[in-house]
Amino acid sequence: MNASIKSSQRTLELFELFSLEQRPLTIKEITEALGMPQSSTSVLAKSLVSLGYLEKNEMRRTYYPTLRISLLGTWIRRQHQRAGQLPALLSEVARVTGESTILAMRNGIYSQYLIAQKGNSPTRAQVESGMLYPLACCSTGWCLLTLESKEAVSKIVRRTISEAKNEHWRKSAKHAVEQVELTQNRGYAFSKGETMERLGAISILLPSMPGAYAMSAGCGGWVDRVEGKKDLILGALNELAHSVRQLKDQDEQILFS
Amino acid sequence: MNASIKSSQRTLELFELFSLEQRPLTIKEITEALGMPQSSTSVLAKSLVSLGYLEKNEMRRTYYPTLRISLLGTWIRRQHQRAGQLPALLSEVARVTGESTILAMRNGIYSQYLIAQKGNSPTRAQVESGMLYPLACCSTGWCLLTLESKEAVSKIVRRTISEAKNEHWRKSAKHAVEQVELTQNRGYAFSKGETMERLGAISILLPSMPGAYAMSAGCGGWVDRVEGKKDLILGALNELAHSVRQLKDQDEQILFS
DNA sequence: CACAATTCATCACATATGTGATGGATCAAT
DNA sequence: ATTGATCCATCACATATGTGATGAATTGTG
Repeated sequence: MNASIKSSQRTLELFELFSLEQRPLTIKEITEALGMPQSSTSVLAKSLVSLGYLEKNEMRRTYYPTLRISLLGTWIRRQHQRAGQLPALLSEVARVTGESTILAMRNGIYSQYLIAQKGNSPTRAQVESGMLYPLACCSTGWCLLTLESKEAVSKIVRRTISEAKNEHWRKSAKHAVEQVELTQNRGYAFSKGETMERLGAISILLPSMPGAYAMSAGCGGWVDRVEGKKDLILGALNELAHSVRQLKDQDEQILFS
Repeated sequence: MNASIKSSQRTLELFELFSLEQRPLTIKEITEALGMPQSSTSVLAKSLVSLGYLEKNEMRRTYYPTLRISLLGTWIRRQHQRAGQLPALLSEVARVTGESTILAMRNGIYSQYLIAQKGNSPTRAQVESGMLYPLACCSTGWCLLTLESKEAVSKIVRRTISEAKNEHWRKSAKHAVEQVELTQNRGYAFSKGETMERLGAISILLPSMPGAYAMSAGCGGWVDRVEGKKDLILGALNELAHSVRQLKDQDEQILFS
């Protein structure tokens, strides 16, 4: 997509990896997990040690983040919402439904996964935090697009058609406007193969605070299985939305008390 | 010597700046705060937006971190809480003294709380991790300032006086230089109302490894109560420092064995 | 204790990024 | 609306960083 600064990206990817593994890692492990050359990993890790963000255990040759990184993002939870609880709530949806569950936000013309919890049922769906699918081509995206004007949606659809990486998305995007309208009317989105063939997902928009960016939650896997579980999934997602709403209300009370 | 990767460093500095300001920032504000060229800031911010770590408000031309950054470091405190030694050691100080105990590091002209353990005794003090008080206006800050040159301290004091959010801190900052000297001489800092009225705290500098960032530990509550417990608190803090020193030594022994 | 297999730090050239200059976009004031 | 002042995105060359190859350090094995 857009040009991004490689070492900046890798720095963040490295800390995301640690947040995934939550244990000391060797250069080799980082190298393999992030798919970058070993020499680059060595240099990056060394730099982060000298900046005080990573600690090196010379004996075991492992690296581990220092407490310092906790300052980067801890505050935002209190500010925005209780992000620490969201993963647990998503896991609950994944557990109840058996399907992969994600939290997504808009990024440009894409829907980007913030948190992903894999379900028990097998899929080939790519669900990892940071992944991007066009807003126009996935159920989480349609939810987010209900917040936009018709003109804005059209514009996004047009950009998607001209920029999409594959023919499948280009084709899906052509039906996006009606999908967004449908989502608007019935309160949830249901994709059936538009994102990836044979995969489907149901999504809803999550309540968001004024000024904060919108997020949607989705749940899905093989489309036929999802169709059979429709009511179960919708129920779980609505419960999630309800819990999030409660968290927001708590935050607002705290804010003004 | 300290070869560090520039864009990696800047990325982290940028998020630390947000953790300091905790509000949307413009390119210009970031440029000035971090002392980097405006064109570089633009490119970095754009890259971080495309990576999903920053959100741009096109209307106001401001940037703000997304929830995604909270995923980078939120887990590590929970981890330390369970397995790490520092939180346990701090809890011990809080238990023995009955007062709130914190671990702090420098962030800009502020002392920021890495870990906070509440004491049993009641206070109105705000002690939560991520919170900020001016270096010049709190005992943890005075400890950290003993590491700086007189010129650097004066500069920080001047900035604090001009930027402080309230009159109380502006007033406190005027006595910061002598407090830092006092701290230097007697080996501990003792604030008596400078941070918040009627509250006081005793702090000491923790031993740090070469290259690692400096941290100080503080313990306090209502100032008259703290004055009464001065020896108890100092004893507990010194024991903490001793334990930390031992941890470090262990690491170094491992290093050279 | 020697040998083989891993793992990692370092170097030097290929590539990516930083940045001064520029002008377009937006804002504030009349 | 018009002007002048800010603010910021972009470009092209200067600088910083990435990376394959290498061998040193460490670990595993008998």
